Amino acid sequence: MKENTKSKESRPPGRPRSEVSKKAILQTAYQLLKKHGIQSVSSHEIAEKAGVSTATIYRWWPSKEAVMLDAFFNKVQSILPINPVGSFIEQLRDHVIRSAAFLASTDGKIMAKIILTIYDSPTLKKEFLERFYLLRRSIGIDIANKAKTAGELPLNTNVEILIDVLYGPLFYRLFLGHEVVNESFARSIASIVLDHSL
Amino acid sequence: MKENTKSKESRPPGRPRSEVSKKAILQTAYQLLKKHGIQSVSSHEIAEKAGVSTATIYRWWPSKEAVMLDAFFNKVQSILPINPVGSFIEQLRDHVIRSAAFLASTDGKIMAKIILTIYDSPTLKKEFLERFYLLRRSIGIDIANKAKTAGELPLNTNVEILIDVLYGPLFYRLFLGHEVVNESFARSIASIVLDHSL
DNA sequence: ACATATCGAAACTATCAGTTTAGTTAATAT
DNA sequence: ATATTAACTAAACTGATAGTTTCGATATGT
Repeated sequence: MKENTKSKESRPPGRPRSEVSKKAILQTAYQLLKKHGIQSVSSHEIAEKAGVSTATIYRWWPSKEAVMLDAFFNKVQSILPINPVGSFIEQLRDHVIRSAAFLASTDGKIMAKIILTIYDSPTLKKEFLERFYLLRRSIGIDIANKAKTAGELPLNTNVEILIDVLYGPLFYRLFLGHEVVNESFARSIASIVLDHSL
Repeated sequence: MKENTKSKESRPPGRPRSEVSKKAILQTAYQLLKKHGIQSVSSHEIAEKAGVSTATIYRWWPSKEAVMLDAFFNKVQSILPINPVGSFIEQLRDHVIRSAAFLASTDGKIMAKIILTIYDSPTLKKEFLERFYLLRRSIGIDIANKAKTAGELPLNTNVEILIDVLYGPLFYRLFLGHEVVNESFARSIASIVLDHSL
């Protein structure tokens, strides 16, 4: 079972997968995703613009949506870290505000489309949560826990719920589109939740 | 089959629209929507099960998505009124809790699918907001304004934002699916926002 | 040289949104 | 009655596209 340790030297027989094609597919998919929606991008268009065959795409991904998800991960893997300035509460507030800027950006809108597209697919949803969302979420969870330990938040604070209340309204506006997601809104949320300013 | 004894007011010339077909289309669309997602329901399947021609569907609706939207409106038009018991704040809290139950229900999940499907269509999104969402939202806005006037909320409260903070986290969980939307969660949100219980 | 697995090109299948056509039916107006 | 108007059905049709298959070529390890 665990014999299959892959070293740099041992390589399975046969022609190896083309890294050039892989990168071309993911980058092309992302560019098209940025230009149109997911639905209006066809697999043949990706293949043509990436200079590969559709057979190659489906050799490595089970569906168009899976390609899109991977293309998104490939592009936006390491953004929105905590800025460790000020108290933990202030770091959390700052992170909420910068999250709003991300959601309002092109990448944020693409993320929204991804989330909506994979809504009905348990497999892709799980992959999105595990490979992207929960990693990001843990940044907020961590800093909230530190605030708790430091006495900046009550010890009985439910951190999971706190995070949902802080970030949820941002996503809410993003999906429903009834109002804009901007810094002012993010500041108001943080004030209501963290400063009890109702 | 003439069964309809409508008023003999002036009616435009020509064969009138079949109310029977209209209802059959909307009801069939809703049932299929409940069973599968929007994407996996075909217009031909709706036509067949409703006993009409696809031409009739497209005679009255511009797209499959528009049919789905109408089918949803047709089903869930008058739910979730305010229960006028207790203070205005308590009525608001109660409404948030009952909204969570709605979102967790089958109709709530269908609504989520509708929202995701129309995300990229400004026309359908506008229709959804105006014919459904903003009407519901105004229920919360109204009661929050009453609470404000009654001195249960500070006079400088931004009601729009308050509503987003109260209801946003519910939709957030619904769309992301990282946690369940239940009564306990709704109560926690209301406590944090309305009782400053952090 | 041989085995293996990838590659691109292109044809192919299947599905489906939406349209068109042609004939039929239900209403009003004269 | 008859003409007019518009909705109706059935069914064929168009165009797009997701995903598959076939085939010959190519890149590796043994």
